[in-house]
Amino acid sequence: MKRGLSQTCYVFFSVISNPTRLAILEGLLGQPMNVSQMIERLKQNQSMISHNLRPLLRCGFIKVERRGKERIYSLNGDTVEHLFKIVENHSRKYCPTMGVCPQRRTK
Amino acid sequence: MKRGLSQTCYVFFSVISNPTRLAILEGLLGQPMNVSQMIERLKQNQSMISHNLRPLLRCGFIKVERRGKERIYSLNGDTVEHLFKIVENHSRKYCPTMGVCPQRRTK
DNA sequence: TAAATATATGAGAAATTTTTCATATCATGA
DNA sequence: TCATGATATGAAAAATTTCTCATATATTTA
Repeated sequence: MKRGLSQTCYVFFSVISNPTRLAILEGLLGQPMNVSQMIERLKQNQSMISHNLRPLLRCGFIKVERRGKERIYSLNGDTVEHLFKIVENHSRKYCPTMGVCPQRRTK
Repeated sequence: MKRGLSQTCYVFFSVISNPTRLAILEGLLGQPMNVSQMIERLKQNQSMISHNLRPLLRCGFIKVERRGKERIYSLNGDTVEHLFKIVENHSRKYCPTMGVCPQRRTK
């Protein structure tokens, strides 16, 4: 089931609809980091982090730069900031209980 | 693994990272619709549509109004418009091949 | 060049999500 | 109130995604 804009959005959103990847992005919002720092910060094993960096990279959410044996990851542009802002607004306005929203929502 | 903002974002994004739900939202961008119209438009069975409407409703992406036996669904606010705009910008700028992005992305 | 450190990768197991199928509910009109 | 049309729901099967474990690669330093 592939359809124009929806299709692009699907690739885009499926990359960021994952707790580990979101936590990585949230971390990078503060400052660039290497993998070891992410491991420490997220308390996840190295493989986990590494596997999750890949889709973020592939879809241009982040970029990477080599420094010695380390790799420094950082956010690519301000897509992530914008996104997070939208989520905040939306959840404040329409879903204040943050994911534990009421069943129905009628006008 | 639950963490603050990431957690909210996770609920939010997992609701919209699905082709059927995105197509529903894309459709509603044009005009409100009842379920039968969605079935026709998306060429999906009724159960499929109905199951997918629920999370959209629960997280406030859409709202519903009853009219006789029908239910008219429409977008709630302009979260969806904003989101789609961000995706368009991002993919144009960082991922022009739309999901078939190059493996790596180094500065 | 061998060892050590940092990170990536592949494959299978585990977990989650989606889809289908059968059935339930609810409003309307005969 | 019965039949019909519109939509919702629950449970199990099917598909997809995530996670883990073992191993590979690349860079630096001794």
